[in-house]
Amino acid sequence: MPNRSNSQPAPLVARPAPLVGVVVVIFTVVDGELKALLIHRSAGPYTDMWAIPGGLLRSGEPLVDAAVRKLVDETGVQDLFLEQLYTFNDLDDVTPGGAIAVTYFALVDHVRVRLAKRTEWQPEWFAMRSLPKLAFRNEDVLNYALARLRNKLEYTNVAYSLLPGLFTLSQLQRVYESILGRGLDKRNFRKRMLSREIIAPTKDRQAEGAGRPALLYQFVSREPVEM
Amino acid sequence: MPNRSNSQPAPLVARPAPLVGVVVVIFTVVDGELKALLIHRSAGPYTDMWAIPGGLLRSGEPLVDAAVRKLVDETGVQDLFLEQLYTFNDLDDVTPGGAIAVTYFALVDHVRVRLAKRTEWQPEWFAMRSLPKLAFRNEDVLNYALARLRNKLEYTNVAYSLLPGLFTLSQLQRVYESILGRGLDKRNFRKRMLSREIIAPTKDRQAEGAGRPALLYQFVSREPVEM
DNA sequence: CCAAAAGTGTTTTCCGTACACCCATGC
DNA sequence: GCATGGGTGTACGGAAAACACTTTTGG
Repeated sequence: MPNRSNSQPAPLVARPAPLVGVVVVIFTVVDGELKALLIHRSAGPYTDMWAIPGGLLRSGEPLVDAAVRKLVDETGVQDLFLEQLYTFNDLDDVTPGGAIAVTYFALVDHVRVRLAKRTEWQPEWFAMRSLPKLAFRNEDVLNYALARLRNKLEYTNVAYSLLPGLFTLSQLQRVYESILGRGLDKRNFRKRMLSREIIAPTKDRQAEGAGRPALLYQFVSREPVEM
Repeated sequence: MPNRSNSQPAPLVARPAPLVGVVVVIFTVVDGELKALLIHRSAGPYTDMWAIPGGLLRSGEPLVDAAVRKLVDETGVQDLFLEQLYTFNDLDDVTPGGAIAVTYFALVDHVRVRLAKRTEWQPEWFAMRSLPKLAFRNEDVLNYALARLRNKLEYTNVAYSLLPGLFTLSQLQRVYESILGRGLDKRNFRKRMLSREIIAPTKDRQAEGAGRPALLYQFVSREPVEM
């Protein structure tokens, strides 16, 4: 067994290099439902099942660029939250030589999204609580992304990328509840959000339909911040 | 701009595929010092600096196998804690076409380690508090690994892989202190460890040198477990 | 005046932290 | 008997959780 594994200057051996895919789990919240964007497989293995959008890394392209490109391709949205998740080796359908897939997850405000209807793979939003048949081990990836998202909700301001610039506390709470999958106490929720100082009240109010008009809030920062 | 990014059956385009490297940060604790294993660069860019051990992914080889292989190559140890960290695209020295590096981190009990002295790149343990000049962005990787390790210490039993099967609470505490970089209160530490039920007392005692002999403990599980 | 959603405080519980002294052994 | 390391309990403070009623608007 040749011991050729090192990080010394790497000889460019003529050996089929593994392909690298980049896959992006795109989440949004619509009407109190957490949804993920999936594309329809019209061919190959797992025909007629659904899969997380992704593609091959271009030569020389930084990983995050490929992920952003994918996100923009599918949703037309950019500048929103995007973070690397995990790297798998059995996620893509490029079998020869093995392929590895670097997964990312993104959060988008659905009102800003224009799904690329024109494309051949018919992207569609699916509620996380009722997913269709998924190709490969994509279900694991979605669940992993969900777990990570739930975690980040607790100690970061990532929710900013699921909401418009101004929003009510109830809207924010609904976002949290849809992601966490459980109800939250209104008073405790407000206390926590305000004491963490990730949001601040504005002077505007919003009346939507019945009921007392709600104060509008904004995120203190619209960049990812811890705490 | 050709829209060729998808996860449909991937056409095997003739395009230089990026190389994939696997890099493993190997930590141990010796005499109350957290140390990382580094190798010496005898050539290439960053000559005479030090780097995290790593190598190219072999064709068709699962990522984790490559990481385990690297770990065994360097330390002779296996079956210990190993976890994926992050995937970078600017860590290796394979520039043409860009290379990506999947990083892992491992924890080993130094008494079980036999460093591969024979090899050309002279692996050596370096205390995290006094690192040598490092190649590439390896310092970032080490710090990232350290942050992750500190985190995992709090809510998992990973420390099991830094200690022998039986150990005293003081030994365990020294391990925690070296990783966290600060002293801990003895009583609070014991309370926490026992209430989390990750360790259990045995009936044996150990007398080493002076002082009252200490009760020996063992980890309830020697697999990675949360909480 | 009624339905609908917004807004608001107090109490309890749990966990992390701070802190000082006695115990068993070897020499 | 003394030096060395092992072992133990209590009190405080802050954060999360439980919990119900009043306010403002539209119809």
